[in-house]
Amino acid sequence: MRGYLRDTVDEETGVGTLRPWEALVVDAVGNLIEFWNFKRNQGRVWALLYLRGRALTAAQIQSTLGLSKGAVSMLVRELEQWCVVVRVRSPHDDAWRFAAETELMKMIGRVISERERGLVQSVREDLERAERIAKDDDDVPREVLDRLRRMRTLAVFVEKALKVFVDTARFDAIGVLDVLRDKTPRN
Amino acid sequence: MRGYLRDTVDEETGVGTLRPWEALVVDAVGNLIEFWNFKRNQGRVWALLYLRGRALTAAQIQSTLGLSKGAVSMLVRELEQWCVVVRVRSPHDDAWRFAAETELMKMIGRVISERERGLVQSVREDLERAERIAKDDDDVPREVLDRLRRMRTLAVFVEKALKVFVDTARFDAIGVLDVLRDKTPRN
DNA sequence: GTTGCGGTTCAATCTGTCTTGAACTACATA
DNA sequence: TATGTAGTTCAAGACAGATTGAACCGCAAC
Repeated sequence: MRGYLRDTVDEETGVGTLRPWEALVVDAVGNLIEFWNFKRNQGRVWALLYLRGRALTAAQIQSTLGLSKGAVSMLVRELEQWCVVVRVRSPHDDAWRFAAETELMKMIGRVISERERGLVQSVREDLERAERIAKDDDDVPREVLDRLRRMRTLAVFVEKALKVFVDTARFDAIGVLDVLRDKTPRN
Repeated sequence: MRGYLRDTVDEETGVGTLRPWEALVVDAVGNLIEFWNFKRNQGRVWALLYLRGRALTAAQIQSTLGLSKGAVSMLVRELEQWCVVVRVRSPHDDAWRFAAETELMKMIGRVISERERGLVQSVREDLERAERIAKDDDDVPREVLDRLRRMRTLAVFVEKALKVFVDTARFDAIGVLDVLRDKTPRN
């Protein structure tokens, strides 16, 4: 909720500024991403970079979003690890610049495949282990085993669904998703 | 992480107990649900009730999972609000008992439709608003408007996808999901 | 070497959330 | 009315995680 009201002059290489509509986007993404268990400010940084469409320096990000030096350093590093932001440095530039990954679907696909799937998978494994132990236990009623099986089935189901999604996103198989790619501003 | 090591005698109406394999399930669900932005203990309570397959009293839940009186009261109330647990009281019983909703898909469908969709929807709305404002602004470059449009398209897309999922879950349209319903322990 | 700048690190701090436990309500029963 | 049990509430405390800010490193220019 920091840089919400900022909307001052934008002199290149100077103090960053955020227009109201930009703030709207940046915070919308921040909220969404926060629910998805990332840091709100990670979402805000990515959204800013994506909106601007060019690489910004850490200092620009810092002043535009009203973050601290340390915070920006951490946030961009984390975003880099998710391959959601890349760090670039042109020859005669004396500062790193950060740019947003623009292929939305691939980006989401990657995150899901690396994070969500791991989680679902480990839950599925725990359920399977529990099921095995319970089966060896004589006094576990049939219906309980049934419920265990149902939970496991669900986990497997979700795991498969995520895989389908990830693959779809990766190959951009469906034409519909095309609108989401850069370089194809049809309409 | 409380009742992890407990595994003592289970004398009806007495102090609750949790077998190792039960703890495994309860915690797996707890972890999953925590990532889904619910409280870990909400997941644990639901999992316990689902596993046991019968209605338990607050006191039983409390001692089995090692929670406080107040916590159980809050947790079950919240779970009730999500229609994930129901509160029942038989004629001559002097305590409420809590039972888990057993239709996994419908349960998840309901949660998604009430929570996730609302979130995605409000993000979509913010993006639309930003887009409108930006369009009225002369010096917003074409590509920026394009990126805004792409984000909005994605939000719309996700919103639709969730709707499909929710409807599918609600009507149990696909036969595959049948395995997940109660009363149909095929295989 | 030293000054300046970009960037990182990390202990301390802050923040927001969950949990606790004691006080309280409601409603039995004696 | 007094006593007991089930359940709720909520202020206080505990906790986890995010954020800060100052010290620090590396490097280039002087």
